[in-house]
Order: sequence, then structure tokens, then C-alpha cells
Amino acid sequence: MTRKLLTNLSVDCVIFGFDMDQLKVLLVERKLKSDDGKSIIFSDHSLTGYHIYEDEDLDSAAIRIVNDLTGLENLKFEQFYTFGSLDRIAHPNDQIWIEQFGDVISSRVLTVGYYSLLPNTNMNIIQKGRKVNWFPVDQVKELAYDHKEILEKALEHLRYKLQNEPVGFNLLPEKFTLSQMQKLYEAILGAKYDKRNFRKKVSQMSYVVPIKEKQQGVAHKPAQLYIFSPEVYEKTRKERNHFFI
Amino acid sequence: MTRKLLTNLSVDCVIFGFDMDQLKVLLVERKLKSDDGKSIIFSDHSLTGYHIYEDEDLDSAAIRIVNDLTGLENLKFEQFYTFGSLDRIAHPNDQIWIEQFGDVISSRVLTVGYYSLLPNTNMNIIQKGRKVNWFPVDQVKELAYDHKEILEKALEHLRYKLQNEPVGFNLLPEKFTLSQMQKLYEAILGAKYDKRNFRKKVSQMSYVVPIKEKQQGVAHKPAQLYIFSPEVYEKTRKERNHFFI
DNA sequence: TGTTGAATGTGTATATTATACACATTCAGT
DNA sequence: ACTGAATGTGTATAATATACACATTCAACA
Repeated sequence: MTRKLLTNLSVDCVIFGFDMDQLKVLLVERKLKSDDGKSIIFSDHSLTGYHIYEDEDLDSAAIRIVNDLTGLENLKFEQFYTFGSLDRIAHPNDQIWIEQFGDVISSRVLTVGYYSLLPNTNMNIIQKGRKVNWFPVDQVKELAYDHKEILEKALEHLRYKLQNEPVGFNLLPEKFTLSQMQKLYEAILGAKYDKRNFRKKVSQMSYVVPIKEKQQGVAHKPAQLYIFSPEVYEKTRKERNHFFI
Repeated sequence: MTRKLLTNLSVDCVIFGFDMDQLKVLLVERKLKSDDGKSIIFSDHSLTGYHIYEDEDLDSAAIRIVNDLTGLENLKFEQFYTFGSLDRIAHPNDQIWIEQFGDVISSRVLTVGYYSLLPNTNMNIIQKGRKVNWFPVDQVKELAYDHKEILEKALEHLRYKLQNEPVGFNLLPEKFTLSQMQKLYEAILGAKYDKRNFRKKVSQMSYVVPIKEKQQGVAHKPAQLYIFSPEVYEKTRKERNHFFI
């Protein structure tokens, strides 16, 4: 039995990772060679995305698609926006690419955007055919289709969330130092924070808890390690009373 | 020429209105009569929604669909979430309703959720065939399809936004009093605020500006009227520095 | 025209939170 | 034992949040 792939529906996933210095995004190479395989017609990158099956949940599709392209498992995805402009697939390269696979070009492909936050950029990526690599988010220039726009929207969403919810911990290893946490916020929000004030603020977050363990093997005073406690967070978040700004 | 309607894609719009007391939502009656027209097979309500055309933008679809059902014009919509569970249309009533129109039931209809905020609940609604009415949000029990879930998500989104951005002014008349503004926040967030402290907070919002006009025809001290200035807001919002909580 | 009912509009004291800012400590490596 | 590199800490001041009570102004009515 063959599952029916929906030609007018797809899912695109923005996979973020933090390497303790920069925010990165996982991109898939899109390289089209001439028939004789000797010259390259074009080469660029896209997000991890593909069409969904008729009998497939959106959330499951995100998991499947990323797994197909990267081998990554157990990622958590969150939907952030859906893109449905009529001109999403306008560039000649995009059309050539699609035709190459014999797909009919739907007059418009609606794509649901998901993002995922990974705690590092060293995980083993199983490249099944196409090259997949990490790129610093702020150096990404052009992408296939409207993926640049999707990436921007995901970033915007991430920044917004970061200022209102403790999503940042998903981008840090389970045990992290306060300097790492500070770097994360600085990198994503593009700001600079005072170390003492940052730590004072964090010390008020009861859900960031120090553990009986310190950094090891560093050529300086080893830092205290912390973990994020989702349980404590759920208990404390009860009511925020401020409106906006 | 006939435009092709996409059977597996739809847009559902959650239209909120505030009547100075309660948050309300605009719902469309869904009444199915027996063939002889004498008995009612079932009757319930749904959000304003319908399938989109092949050659139609998502945003335009929202505008068209709401206009078709209500005659309302010039609404501003914002997308908040997309629903694509495989069991969205599970209830027998939903299936009967769809079959009635001779539509094929797609195995899954993906629907993009939009919401709109109206400054009052008195606008002239042109009912084209189906009855459309305002209902207090917190008294809505069951809805067609998964529309109850969609409404909840829209509400959640609205509350979130309300605490972080000045979207509430869209639910108030152009000229409003501070008491009205306070009531709005209390109604939507389900909280109670101290009048003096609320006003102190608002007085720090440079974009809420008093005008040379007072309430008229009220049997008590007439209140100062205010307007929201988007221009001033854009200038002031520069940087918010808090993370979360 | 004066009395009533109803909502408006205002200030202060106290507690909490935000900001600005500099130096001793601890480790690995040599 | 010395160096380089990052950690970890406190205080004074400013800004913001909270708790709380009463005189004012209008329309309506007697």
C-alpha cells in the first residue's frame, strides 16, 4: 500500500542549536546537477521540510520529515506559523527543483512552520543522500523558496518566547553554567547584560537550581553547574501580573 | 470560470468583541432540518470559517469568508495557529452536515486559525442565510467540529498578547475611558485591579493619550476620554529588557 | 432647587525590583 | 611559583509595584 502524499501541504522545520557562542540553524543542501552529472546547475540550502501524507498528523509529519533528512530522534517541535502566499514558489530554481522530481507544482503549497531547540550542535547527523549542516543564523543570506522568511519568523517567535518563557534551557545542556546561560540570552536577543545583575535575576528564578557539581577540566576557576527544573517552574509561574512593557 | 475550492484546506476566524462588560465571540448557527423541513435534525454553532480557493491567499480568504457570512468589512485578522489533527471532523453531526452539501469529506481538513478584534458588538451584521450572533466567550460550551478547541487556543493567544502588547485597544472604541480599559483587562484576563494603581500604570504609557473631550450624558461625573496612539507606541517600545516573569 | 445615586479622580508610605559598578578567587598550564 | 582566564560576589541609588480612602461631578428625580 502506498500512502498518498499531499501535493499542496507541507511542513518546514527550523532546527535551532546553540554552540555556546552562536545560534545556529540546520540546513539541507539543495544541489542540482546537469544530466551528465558534470556541472552544477545551482546549489543552495533549504530548511528541513517536505510534503505530508494524507493520513498523517502535522506534528507527526514534522518528526518524520526531520528524521528522514537527519536521522535525529526525540526532538520536540512547536508550531509557530503557517505560510500560504500564492507566490511562495516563485524562483525559477524552485520550479526546476520541483519538476526534477516529477512532482506537479501545486498552484500554492501551504506549509506549516515548526521549530525545535537542540541542546548542542554536535549530535550525530545521519545524512541520507543530501548534505545537512549547521549554519550561524545571522549569516544565513538566501534560502530556497520562502525559507528565509520562515526562518525570520521562527527567530522572531523564539525571541518573543525567550523573553516570556523559559524556553532557552532547551538550547543548553542539561547541566549548564550561568555564564553559558547569559551567553545564550545575549546571542539570541542581541543584547549585553551585566554579569552581577544577570546572576541576581537568575537567583530569583527558583527553577534554576544549583547542583552539587562543578565544571571540570577548565583552565580557570570552575563554574557552578545548574539545572532547569520544569516542575518548580510550573509551580511558580501561577500569575504574572504585568500587562505589557 | 469557476474557482476551484480546496477540499482539504480551510480558514476559521474567531471574531472577538467587547461590550464593555464581557468578551464575546461571533458564532454562526448550523441548523439541519429534515427533508420535509418540519423537524430539526440538529442545531449548534460554529466559528466563521470555510474552505479556501485554490488561487486565494490565506489572509484574503479570512476576509472573504467573514464577509460572506456576516457582511463585515475592513476587519484586521491575525493568524494564530493551524489545526490539522486527523480526527478534526469526527462527530456524526459534522459528517452529516458536510455530506448535505455534497462535499467529499477529505480524510483531514487542515484549517488555519485567524482572529479579529472588534471595538464593539453593535455593528450591523448582514446575515446571508445563516444566523450569526454574539455569544459571551465564557458561556460557550460545545461547538461544531473542533471549533471549541480553536476558540480556546485563540483565547489563550489573545491573553498572551494582551499581557505583552497593546492589542486591547482594538477591542475598545476609538475614544475610551480608563474605567473601560480596566474592565477590558479584567474581563479578558479574569483578574481584578486596583483603580489607582491601574491608572498609575496607564499614565506611564505615553501612547495612551487624553483628549480634550469628556464622556457625555452619563448620570455621574463624566470621565476623561483617551485614545491609543500607535505612532507613539512604535517609538517607545524600542527595548523591553526583562526576560520572562 | 436640593437631595440622591453612581462613577470619576486623586496621593502617600512601604516594599520590591532594577541598575551601575570593581576586585579577590580558583583552576590548568607552563 | 607564576600567568592567563573566567568565576563569583555586594552596595548604594533609582525606579517600579502595592496597599489603601475620600472628595468631586454629573443626571435624575422629588
